Amino acid sequence: MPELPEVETTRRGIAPLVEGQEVTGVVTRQPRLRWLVPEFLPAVLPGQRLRQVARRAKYLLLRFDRGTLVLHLGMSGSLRVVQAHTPPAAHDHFDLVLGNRCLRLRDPRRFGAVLWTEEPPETHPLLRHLGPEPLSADFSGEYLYQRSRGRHAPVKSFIMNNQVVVGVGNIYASEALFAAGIHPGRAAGRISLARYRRLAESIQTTLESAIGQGGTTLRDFQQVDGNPGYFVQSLQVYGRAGAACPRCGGTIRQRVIGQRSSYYCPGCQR
DNA sequence: AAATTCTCCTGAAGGC
DNA sequence: TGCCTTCAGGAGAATT
Repeated sequence: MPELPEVETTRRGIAPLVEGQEVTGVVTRQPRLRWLVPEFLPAVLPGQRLRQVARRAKYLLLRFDRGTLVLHLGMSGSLRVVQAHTPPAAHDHFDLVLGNRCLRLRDPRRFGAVLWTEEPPETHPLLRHLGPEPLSADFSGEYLYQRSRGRHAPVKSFIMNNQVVVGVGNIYASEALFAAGIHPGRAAGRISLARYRRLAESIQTTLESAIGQGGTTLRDFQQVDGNPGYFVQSLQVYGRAGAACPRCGGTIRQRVIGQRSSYYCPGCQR
């Protein structure tokens, strides 16, 4: 399931293959994704050159001469670059054809999105209220500490809130909290500055490490080259309920926090 | 304002 | 073997 490392892995995979190319066609086979894929794309995109593939949170921003195509992979989406005219497989919902190449979106569960904006994308309603990028200088322990004062929500829900910080999904929230030694159910407003400094550091190193390994493949994520992500081998607690904690040897627990499965070691997370 | 619940969808896993 | 049920999950929208 694509979280920030998977989206960044995808961005790095497709960018060199599609940047600078001119759109020659657009094909929508299934317009019913998270929102309807705009029907006017075949009228506006052909003839425009793809200038840059950027990322904000888990959104991919394909910048063209006269606007931006905003893509989201939902939780089962993947992008591949294939040769033009390659026959589509099941769940291949959308193609952006660039000469003899084709950027193809596959998304079995259809929680993804394809949108078009001619405004600066950071002003788009979907992006306007997003918190800082976790790998940017705007994100720090001080920031988390300040934003969390007075909050009673579990810290895991707090760091998964996109208005607080973007790109920390369910897997990496569990992993970062384990690395920082913080119990996922602890109230966000009752964690010290020192511990938030450690957590911010853990979030960054966890995400960077996952990006370096091509993301995490649990079910259907594939890198652009078709390979799985290898960070799954580095997971310390996620999906390991009942197994031994790699740090203290205690038993890893699973508990639902904020409607999400959470994994933690009750021995070393307080 | 903050927190919770509902919703979209399909594949995987478990039960019988 | 196969059918049926349950569940996961990103994140906006609706609700409390």
